[in-house]
Amino acid sequence: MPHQILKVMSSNKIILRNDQIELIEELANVHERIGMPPAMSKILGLLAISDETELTFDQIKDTLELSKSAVSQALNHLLMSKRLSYKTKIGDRKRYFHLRIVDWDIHILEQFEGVSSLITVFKKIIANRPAETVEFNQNLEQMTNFLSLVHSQVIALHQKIEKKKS
Amino acid sequence: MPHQILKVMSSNKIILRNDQIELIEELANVHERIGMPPAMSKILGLLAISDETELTFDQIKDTLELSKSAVSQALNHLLMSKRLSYKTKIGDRKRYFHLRIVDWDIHILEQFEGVSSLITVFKKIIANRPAETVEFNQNLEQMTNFLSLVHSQVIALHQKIEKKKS
DNA sequence: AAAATGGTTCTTTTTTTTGTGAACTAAAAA
DNA sequence: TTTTTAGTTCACAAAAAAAAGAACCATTTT
Repeated sequence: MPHQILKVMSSNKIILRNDQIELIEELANVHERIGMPPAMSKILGLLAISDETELTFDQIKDTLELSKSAVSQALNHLLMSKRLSYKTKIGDRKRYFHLRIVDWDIHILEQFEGVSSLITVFKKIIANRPAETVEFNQNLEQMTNFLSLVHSQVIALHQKIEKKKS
Repeated sequence: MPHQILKVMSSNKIILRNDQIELIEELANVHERIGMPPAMSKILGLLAISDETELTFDQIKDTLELSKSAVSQALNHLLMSKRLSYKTKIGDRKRYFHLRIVDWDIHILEQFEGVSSLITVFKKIIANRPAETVEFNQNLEQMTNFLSLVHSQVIALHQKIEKKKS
C-alpha cells in the first residue's frame, strides 16, 4: 500500500500595505501602456515597490497570484531582456530575483534605440520623396532634425553621468 | 422587373515602387513595435511615403488591401488621436486624408508624456521606500533624476525651436 | 424615384496574446 | 531510495485584439 501523500501548500505571499499595492499597479500600468504584458509588468512593479528588493519565485507567484508557468515564463523573459537578474545564497537552492537597477542607464539607452530607428527610416523616406511636395518634405526634415538633436543630447547627458561615476 | 445591378468595382489602388513598399512596411513596423495595430501603422506608412500626401478612403483601402470597416475604424482612431487630418475639395464628396505633419511637435511632445508619468511614479515610489535598502534607493533616485533631466532638456529644445518659428 | 457614392456601425470570424494546469526534470534532502 | 524543492516545458483554454462582412445611412447623381 503506498504512502499517503500530503501537500503542505505553504503560502509565500508577502504582506504589502495598501499604498504599496496601489503603487505596484500604477507602475505596472505604465509598463502595460508601452506594450508589456500584465504578468511581466506586475513583477517589475512588485520588485520596485516591495520592501525587500530580492524575492523568490514563490514569493512572486503567491503575492501576485499567478500560476507557476506564468511566473516562470515572465521571469525568463525579463532575465533575457536584462530587466532582472538574480542572486543565490549558500545552502539555499532558491533564486532571489531583483531589478537590474544598477544598470538602469543601459536599459534606458536601449529604449532610446527606438528613436534611432525612427530617425533612420525618416531619413530614408526623405531621400525617396518627390521634390514636388515641398512643405511636407520640409516638415519631415524638421521633425527628423529635432529627433536627431534630442537623440544626441540624451547621449551627451548620459556620457556626462558616466564621467561623474569614474 | 428590376434593373440589372452591375457593380463596377473600379480599383483606386495607387501604384507604388518596390522601394516605396519596403519603406512603408519598415515605417509600419516601427509603429507596430511601439504597440500600434497593423492597419493603423500601414496607413501612417502609406501617407508618409506615397508621392501624393493626400489620399482618399478608397485609395487607402485598395492600396493596402484592407476592408472598408478596418479602414474606417483605423482612420477615425488616427483622426481622434490627432495623427491625421483631412481636407475636402469643392464639388467633391471625398475626404483627402493626410498626416498632421505640420504639428509634428505636439505629437512628439505627447509621446513624451509617457516619460513624465514614469517620473511621477518613480518619485512616489522613492517617497515610499524603506530607508534600509540604501543602494537600491540611490539607483532609483539617480535614474529618476536622469529622466527628469532628459525631460526638461527636451522641453527646452522644443521651446528653442518654437522661438525660431516666430 | 432609383441608384451610386462615401462612408459608418454592428455582428461575426480570425488571429494573436496571455495565462493555466499537468506532466516533467534535475538536484538536494530525508 | 523515495520525496521534496525549485523550477521548466508543453498542450490547451480563455481572453483580447484586429479585421472582415454585411447591413445601413445620408447625400448626391442620374
